[in-house]
Amino acid sequence: MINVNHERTMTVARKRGFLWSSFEIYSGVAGFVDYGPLGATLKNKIMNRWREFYVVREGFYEIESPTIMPEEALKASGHVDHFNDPMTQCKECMDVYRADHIIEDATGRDVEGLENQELTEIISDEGIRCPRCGGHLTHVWSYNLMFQTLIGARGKKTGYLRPETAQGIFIPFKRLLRFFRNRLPFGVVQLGKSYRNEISPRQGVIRLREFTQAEAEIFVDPEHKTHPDFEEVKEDILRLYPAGRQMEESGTVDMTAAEALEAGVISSEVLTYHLCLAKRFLMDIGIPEDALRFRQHLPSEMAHYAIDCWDVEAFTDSYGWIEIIGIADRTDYDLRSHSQHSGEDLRVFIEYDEPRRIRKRAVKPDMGKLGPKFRKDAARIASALSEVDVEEIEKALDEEGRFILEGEFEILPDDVSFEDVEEVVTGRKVYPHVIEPSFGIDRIIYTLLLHSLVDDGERTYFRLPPHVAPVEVTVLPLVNREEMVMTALEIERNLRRSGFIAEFDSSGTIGRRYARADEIGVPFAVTVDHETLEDGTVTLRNRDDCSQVRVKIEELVPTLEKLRG
RNA sequence: GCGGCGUUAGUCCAGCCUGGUUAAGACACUGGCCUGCCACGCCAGCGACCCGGGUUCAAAUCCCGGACGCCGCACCA
Repeated sequence: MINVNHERTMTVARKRGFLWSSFEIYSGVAGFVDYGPLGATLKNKIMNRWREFYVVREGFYEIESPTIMPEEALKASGHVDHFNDPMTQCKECMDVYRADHIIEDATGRDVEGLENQELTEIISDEGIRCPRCGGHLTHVWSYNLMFQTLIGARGKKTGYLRPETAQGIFIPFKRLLRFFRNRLPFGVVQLGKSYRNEISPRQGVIRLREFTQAEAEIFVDPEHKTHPDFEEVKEDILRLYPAGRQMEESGTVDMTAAEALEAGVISSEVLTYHLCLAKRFLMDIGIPEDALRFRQHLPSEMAHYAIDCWDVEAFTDSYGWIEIIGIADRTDYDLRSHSQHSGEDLRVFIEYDEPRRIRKRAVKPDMGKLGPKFRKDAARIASALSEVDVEEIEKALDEEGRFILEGEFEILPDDVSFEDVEEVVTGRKVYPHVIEPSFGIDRIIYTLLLHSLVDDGERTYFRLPPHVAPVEVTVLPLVNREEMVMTALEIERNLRRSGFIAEFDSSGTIGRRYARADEIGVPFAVTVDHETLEDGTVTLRNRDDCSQVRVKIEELVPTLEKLRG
């Protein structure tokens, strides 16, 4: 369908300084890449463009947290459990299995939390064999997708390189909430490196062990999953591949954002809005619309925390459709979990439009009685009583003459009294839900390069939009004559002073120099020719159609600024 | 992780089977020349045998191990 060429793209990218595999002189390590001079520039421009969309346009704020995280934090997020699986492999057919699953299937035993050694022993004691071919199984090893390290000089504390940037936002949630003056919705973003120790990363820049993410965590009221600017995007066309259509293999469907929301294909307005925004971003940096589709996660593949999740997928010739962005409704999973593990209340107080009066019956402990009776436990008992259902206490005292708290403390009718109180409730405390657009920057750059490469037999060049092209303008003397060279050098210098990434090139024929600049996607070429020396005009050449216009040297900067956008 | 195939200048590659020359070529790049507007004018130059071990008088070449790459299987909450 779409004409792209992975081999050609990567060859040019490597040759011209965009991207290559790391540590080459030490024979390389799979899953790591270097961004060369042009690649790093391109990446920075794309990340800055992303900030334009999410920080400037949406009003989110960017934070920066450590890439090394303590074990507790990742236990709370579920990563320690989910990224650390006991594995075993059949020695005959080479199938790999989760050791705990295979034991549970064979014996019905719950082996959660057992050590690898113990699991290995169970496999041999119970004579468990490969479910497919009956072959012997290897010893159990841990398959840990997170890079582990030790924190501190004595190395007592286990740490991990973060597997996603998102957790760095959830953890300081209370401070962030305060920064946003306790009001929902608000969004926080983080751009940076994350790490996953993939077993066999074989797809180059598609599956890296160290990769760059740009993530936004948008905290919303679970009862108001809307977006104030939805009107603006409601006519955007989305190429959707919902779970239902995947299961019946019926292909994608194009719908407007409003239609998709109306039909319930996408679960909420705010999620729909962010699908649109992601698409707008990708098109802004130069990825063609027809290279993209939105694929909904199947219920079976949805992460444990999400209720709806859409991947933005890009078409590639050698890897098929690849995920470049995940946009998920993570619900309140993360904040709830961090609350439980840390003991911090990470809920948000949401005021009602009108205060509500609630009549209810309350238990009132008589501390004059409870104090002498329970001594140092008294205070705790008093507060524990208020947690218990009032009716339950009243009923027990009525019918049995006593109430046993926590199976231990005997409360008698005289110890407490009951009263009807009217409470004014001005709001409720809730865990916000989290909408998370998560961008894989490396894959986006790969997709952009792949789809930008034009190789028409005549010329080879990256058709990058002017505002993301790493080199923005090249300045060339038509011939190597002193006056032309001097003029060209001066123009290059002035362009740099005016904020353009400009290059000067006098080596080889003019055609070769155009080709050289085209290949790395330089959108504009300024040529100093004979006429320049007479009337102070230069030619300004457009990369995509090779057309040229004459421009006065003084007008170069404003002209290029307009063209760059 | 398993199996198959592979790895030679910046890039694409010849040579390996059958061990022995100064490791060939093209493109790119650099310098010089050339009054030339779209890579294809001339001259010169730079630049490589993935790493480690073994066999041998001698290893790019044969053997073993490793790394990396491609393909298949597995894995990828």
